Amino acid sequence: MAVATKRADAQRNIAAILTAAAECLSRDPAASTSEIAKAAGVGRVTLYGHFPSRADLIEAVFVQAIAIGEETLGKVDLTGDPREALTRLIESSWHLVDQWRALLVAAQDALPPSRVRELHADPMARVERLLERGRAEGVFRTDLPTSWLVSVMHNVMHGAATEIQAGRITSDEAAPYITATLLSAFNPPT
Amino acid sequence: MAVATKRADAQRNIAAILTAAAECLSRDPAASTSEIAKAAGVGRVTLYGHFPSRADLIEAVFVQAIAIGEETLGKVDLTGDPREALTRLIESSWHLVDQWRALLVAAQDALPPSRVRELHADPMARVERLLERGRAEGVFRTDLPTSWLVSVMHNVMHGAATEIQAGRITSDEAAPYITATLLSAFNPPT
DNA sequence: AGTAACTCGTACACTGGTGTTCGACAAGAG
DNA sequence: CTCTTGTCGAACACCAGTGTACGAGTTACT
Repeated sequence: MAVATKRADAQRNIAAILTAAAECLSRDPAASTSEIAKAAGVGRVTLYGHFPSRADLIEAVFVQAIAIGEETLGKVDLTGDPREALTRLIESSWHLVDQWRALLVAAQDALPPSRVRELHADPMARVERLLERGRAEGVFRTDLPTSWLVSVMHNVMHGAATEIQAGRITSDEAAPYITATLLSAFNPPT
Repeated sequence: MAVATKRADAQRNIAAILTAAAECLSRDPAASTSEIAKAAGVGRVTLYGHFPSRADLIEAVFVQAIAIGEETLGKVDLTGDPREALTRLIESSWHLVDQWRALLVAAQDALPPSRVRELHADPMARVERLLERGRAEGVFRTDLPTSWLVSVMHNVMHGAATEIQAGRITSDEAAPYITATLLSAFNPPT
């Protein structure tokens, strides 16, 4: 190894903390370090031994979550009819958004906005590319900026997560609802 | 007066606290009572004299904000073509959402969700009625539940507020963007 | 087996908020 | 004018979280 060959048990603990933090923060964005340490089966001091501060921990979790997401999203076939590609992308994205929603909140009030945006860049770009292609092919509307369309997609998904949490729709209904709404919203105006 | 004839200066102070709280909480949903009291030109103790707890204060501010909103919204003409009526409603709602956005956040983590929902009922109902009428007239889609459409409208507006805050769009652009997006999204599927 | 790396619990200092108490003082109502 | 109502600042108790220090004990590398 070129750098930082931590001891085996240390690596195990770091992993445990990371997954425990992901779980806790997904439940409650304001989860304390004590809570997380306990969930990881680890002393709070140990946690601070690996992550200098709460913010550092959250950042690490966030980075990991994005990486996991990118991996599944990378497998989605974005070729062919842009409308169908978007449907596939929503299918996959949707679960991720639902799952990591609270974590995003945690990141937003522990990290500087610029950093959050930075880490979001990759998944953002993927959506943008698809939308651009659809616009070029005349399938998606061009009377609104692409960045706005991305934001609409983002917000509709988050809204769906809220609706689920409030018990007004079920998890199964979400994806078709989102797809139907967005495909319609992205249609070129008549 | 039937009840509670407070002294004149007390009433003045209550009003000052209420408006100061509205201002502070709109800037920062986590504004402290000290901050609000100072902004109102009043001692912190005086504040607690009128509002037993932070939550009570926030509720009062929230109620007032809703009342003010309802007043302007009540003036909007919702008759005629549902699409045009929706456009008018968005024009008016939009500024309110943008203005009270942070306050809603404050209410959400100081009040029980049920209470928040309860206070939102009136403005919610107005939108619902319009959408229902549009559906009945075949202008808006009926393949998705009305409550979902309401939530989409809600979230697109909030998203627009975020975009403004991030400097990606201007306040002037927001209304037309929202309108264009929602009218398209609410179209019956072809 | 020896050593360095790691972990643990407890305890501590610090911060920043909430809500209360007290006693002196000011202002409005009758 | 008087008396009730309200206001003020400072102080206090309290809570919950963050981050640090210490010392003893344990675990993995070599």
